[in-house]
Amino acid sequence: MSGTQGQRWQAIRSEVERRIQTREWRPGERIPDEVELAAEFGCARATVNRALQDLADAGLLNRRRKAGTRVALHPVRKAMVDIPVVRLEVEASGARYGHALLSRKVRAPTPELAQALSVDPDQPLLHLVAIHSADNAPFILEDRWINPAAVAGIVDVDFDTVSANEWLVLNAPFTSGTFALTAAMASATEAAHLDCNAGDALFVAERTTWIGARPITTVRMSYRPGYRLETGI
Amino acid sequence: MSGTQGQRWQAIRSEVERRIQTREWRPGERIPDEVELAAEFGCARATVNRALQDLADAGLLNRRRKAGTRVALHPVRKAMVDIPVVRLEVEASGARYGHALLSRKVRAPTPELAQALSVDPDQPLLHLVAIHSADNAPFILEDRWINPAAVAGIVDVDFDTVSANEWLVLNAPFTSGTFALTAAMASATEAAHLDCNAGDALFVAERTTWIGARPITTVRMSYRPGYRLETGI
DNA sequence: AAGTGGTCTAGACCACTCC
DNA sequence: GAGTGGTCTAGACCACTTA
Repeated sequence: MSGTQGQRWQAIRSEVERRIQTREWRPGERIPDEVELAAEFGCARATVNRALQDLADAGLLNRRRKAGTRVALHPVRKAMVDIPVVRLEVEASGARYGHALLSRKVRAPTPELAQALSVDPDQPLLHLVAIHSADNAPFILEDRWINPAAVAGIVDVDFDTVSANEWLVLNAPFTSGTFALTAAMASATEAAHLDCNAGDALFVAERTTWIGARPITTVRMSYRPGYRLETGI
Repeated sequence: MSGTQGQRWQAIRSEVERRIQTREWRPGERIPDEVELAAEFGCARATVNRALQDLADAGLLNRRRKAGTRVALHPVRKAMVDIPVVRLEVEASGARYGHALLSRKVRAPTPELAQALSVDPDQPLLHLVAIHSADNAPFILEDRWINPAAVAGIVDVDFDTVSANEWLVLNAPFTSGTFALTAAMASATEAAHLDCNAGDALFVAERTTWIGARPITTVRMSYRPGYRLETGI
């Protein structure tokens, strides 16, 4: 067996992956079923199952009961993007983290926002604007709306001490959410806070989280120009 | 038990997740070990193990032998970003896919590129520029360098018929790669091909793939203005 | 040294789906 | 109906880490 590493199921995974890479098993082709592979590798079926499930999760195999397991025709590679607390992301890069609350208001949401969050347009939300910095240089401008009805005690929190980002992670666990990445030209406001020019291309991450059917918060994080979100495949 | 769905281990996962969400088990707190939970839920330890491993993968639990399992202090949420073949991404949105090869040259790489790919600066690479379209509107401008030494038969492929994107996925499986997302202002060239203005903010994905220690290809995909990469959390 | 998670086994039953 | 993957069990041993 080739890439023999750690545990048995990983060795099997490596071997199957090798056969796919070398085109011994070609895209679209059906591979032996779990019982056969278990016999070949001299292990229990559950061990083979674990290896194949892992490859299916990675998008390299398609599995269906009765139909068997086939090499994916179009291996949809999946990149895992970690979404850590901003403070930890900055500190992991070796920089000193800082953050400042720029604005804090209780106000009614815009109609679009009310609809996106499925909240009553007349119900005021907490609107925060804050800047995160790395080694005193602007890093992220955070524009956040919070539904106070879904987060007990939120109106009494001192966001000068703790960032909303971090407080919410600890105190308002969510059950589901959406996440979007895009690019946008810096507005005059963003340019001022991020110390760049209006019109510069900013990397933007938008997130909305829910607990059950109740919206918690929606946030737009605008990164300083030049930011790159890197990951392995 | 609350979120009883499908299989037993998923029900256990839901129940544990609920206890975390309701702060019955607080961040940093140690939870009962697998044997205890198996007894409580009346199942085998392996079933509990599967549920807890899933939650650990999701970033909600931290597990260490002997130290036990604890609720994560900073739940690092992970977003899965699918990287499908462009054609499938377009077709999945209901649009008609098109693509055109704009340029194809064999040339020496720039010094930076040669270094990034760890190839000999004097060794010529295949340089392709292509446009992907959705319903005849420009969608992605692809700028790609391919190492012909790593991909047999590449110089004979007719990329007018098949996009390099798709051909490589089928014919040059990779073992590792890097993936980066960023934002950039459209150059004059990009603006011309993407039918936008120079300076517009473009969402850019860069990918470099390797087979073992040999570089295969590096590509920069510039999306039309306004593109959003969406995913669940 | 001992506790806890990680993995493996042999066997079983079930669920889905193709024929 | 029958083949194949999905899950579960009871038990075992191992590997890592803390005490």
